[in-house]
Amino acid sequence: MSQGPSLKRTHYCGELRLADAGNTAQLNGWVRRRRDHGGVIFIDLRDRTGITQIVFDPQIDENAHTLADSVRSEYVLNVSGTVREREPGDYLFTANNTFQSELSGNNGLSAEFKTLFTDLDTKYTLSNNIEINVRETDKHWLLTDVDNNRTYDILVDADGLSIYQGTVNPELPTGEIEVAIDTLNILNTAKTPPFPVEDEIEVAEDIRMKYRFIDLRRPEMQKTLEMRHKAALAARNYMSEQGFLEIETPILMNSTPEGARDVLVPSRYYPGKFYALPQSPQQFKQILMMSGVDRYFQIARCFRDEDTRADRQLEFTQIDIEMSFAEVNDVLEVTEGLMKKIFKDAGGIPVETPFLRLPYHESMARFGNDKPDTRFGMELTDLSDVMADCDFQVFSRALASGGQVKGIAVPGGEAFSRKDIDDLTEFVATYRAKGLAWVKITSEGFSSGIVKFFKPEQLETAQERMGAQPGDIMFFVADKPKVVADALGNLRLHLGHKLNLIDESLYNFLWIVDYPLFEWNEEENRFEPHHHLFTGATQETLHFLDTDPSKVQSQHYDLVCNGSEICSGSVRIHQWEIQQKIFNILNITPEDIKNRFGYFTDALEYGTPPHAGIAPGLDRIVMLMRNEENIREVIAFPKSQQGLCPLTHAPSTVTEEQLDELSIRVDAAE
RNA sequence: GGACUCGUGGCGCAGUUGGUUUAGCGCGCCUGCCUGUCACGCAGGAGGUCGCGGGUUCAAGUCCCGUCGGGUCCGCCA
Repeated sequence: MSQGPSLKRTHYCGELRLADAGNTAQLNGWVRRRRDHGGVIFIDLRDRTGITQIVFDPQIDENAHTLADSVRSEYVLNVSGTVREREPGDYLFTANNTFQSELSGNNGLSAEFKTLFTDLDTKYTLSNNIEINVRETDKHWLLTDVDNNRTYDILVDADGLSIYQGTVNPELPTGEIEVAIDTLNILNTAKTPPFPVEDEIEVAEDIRMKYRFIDLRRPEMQKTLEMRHKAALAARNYMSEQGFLEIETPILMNSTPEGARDVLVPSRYYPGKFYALPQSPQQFKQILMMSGVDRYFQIARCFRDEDTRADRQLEFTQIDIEMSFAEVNDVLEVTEGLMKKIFKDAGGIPVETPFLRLPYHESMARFGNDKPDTRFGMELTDLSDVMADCDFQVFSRALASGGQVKGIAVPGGEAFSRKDIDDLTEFVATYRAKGLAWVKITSEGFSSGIVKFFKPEQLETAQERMGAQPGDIMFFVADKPKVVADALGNLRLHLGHKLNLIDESLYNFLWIVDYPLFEWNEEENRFEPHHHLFTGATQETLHFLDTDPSKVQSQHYDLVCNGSEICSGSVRIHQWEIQQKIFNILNITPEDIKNRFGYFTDALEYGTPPHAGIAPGLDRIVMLMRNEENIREVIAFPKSQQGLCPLTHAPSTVTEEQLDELSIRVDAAE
């Protein structure tokens, strides 16, 4: 057996403190940076927990110092030595010891004393954020200028107070100590990394992804990984405490044509047949309820083969939950507790429960979508009634053909230039709005090219309803309700960000409830489920299934936080007769049912308990807690927008033999 | 399926309406010096067929077409 160095460390790099001074320590880590002063070499040694400054001095160990000369960034080191307090640095000046009382008192430093620093050199001008620590009573103080990241050692001697430049680094939790190294083992060398391993780097994402193993060494990324772990752990503990069992469901399952595209896996035994990866464990979790499990959860990977977005990946993770003998309130209560637990344990973020509940229609009316960001105002205001008889044809025509006129008032928008407004018009055009009407409210009154088309009362009423003030601008969109909602809802968000109206420290949770069960598909002239096929209706609106399906209200609920949908769920249908009615309305034939959901509908007839569930999205929860705009930041190894893995280059071609075994012939276009 | 946008040494960028430059700058890297730095400092140095292919032109990093890759969005995502 080879006699290599012992890799057993005594501490992690983020752990040592002043109290450890005098002890020996052994550390493992990566070289973050080397500062060679000829005689003495400093290295910042980094691991998952933080950074420790290690010192190589020929007077401590000549061999170690010589060896340290060859060390470069990201080399892997094993070192041991003595932990020591960082000593005072260069002498700066001596002050009268009448100032000594200021150092021990609680009243801070006098202007007179502070001036001594500035007089010496303006670079030593102290900020107002000063901390004083007693190192030795009546003898030695450490003065930290927090804002300027500078420290000073103050010692009492015969002449008075001698002020020395401090060598403590106030930016590091380990900054009061360093480890004087007597033994250095270079465990591995490293090529110069393509980008430095530190936070706040400006590197293109594809470079980071290609070298993800280096990217993940960065403290911010380590923090995200840890937070994600803690969130999953908190979820497991909480769900278990609440009596839920974690049960795995198959990854290889049946394809269901409803919903998103499936990710397919060919079967070798059955040529021409495919497994599908789960879009969610929906059917299995309901079957578990039928199986008497009563309460189930799973941290489940889900796959949806649809185009990605900043907050969507091909594969993502849900905390999948289902419970028997449960109604809406039971699920919401459990979920509120879960959110409270995750945000507290993983993010240190206090969350107040219960959450506000907002009916779907109200959310659409006020915010233009069903995932409102309620951290700021600028809500949508309906002006259809006011504008019905105006002379502005864009409005009157839209209204005459069953459309709407709605508006938002933008604080301070009077300052918008022609160009600003053109840009915003272009912005709403993305959402099919044909134009963006505007009226500025100046101190002289309304100002816009279209003012002449309105009776003064009409604009006054608009202003009053929107709560617009002089100095604001009112934007209007007239179109079909969906276009108006999309355009103004997104304009509201866009301006909210652009004008810094959003308090980033807030976490505004709210439930969206009272969804319609069906949505009418104009193009295909048929109903579609708003949520999914197995969503139950409310008792009060159940009878509309027979008369007017558009009026049926579902028992579906979404949890929204800061404009992001983080959970979605519903009370399920547990009675075959009602499920059958839903299938009828959706024009799914008995053969279809038998082929696609036969096993499921069979099970429904063997004593299915009432049940309900929900699925919080883990990725988005971590995004919220980490304040990340991009889902790739919270996934260790994400895929690119085109679905490629930048590290492994999946998906890849396979051999002819593999294809033959699967009876697959590839017909690659072009 | 579509729109927009980016691609220039290892990284981040500049490079005007095509021509005065031998394609610049900062960081990093390499060598030497330096015993208190922590974005160490000082001196010197290396490193680029401008994503790829084709075209226009006397002349292309710059214009045109195509293509590949990254990103944002629309459609899509029950």
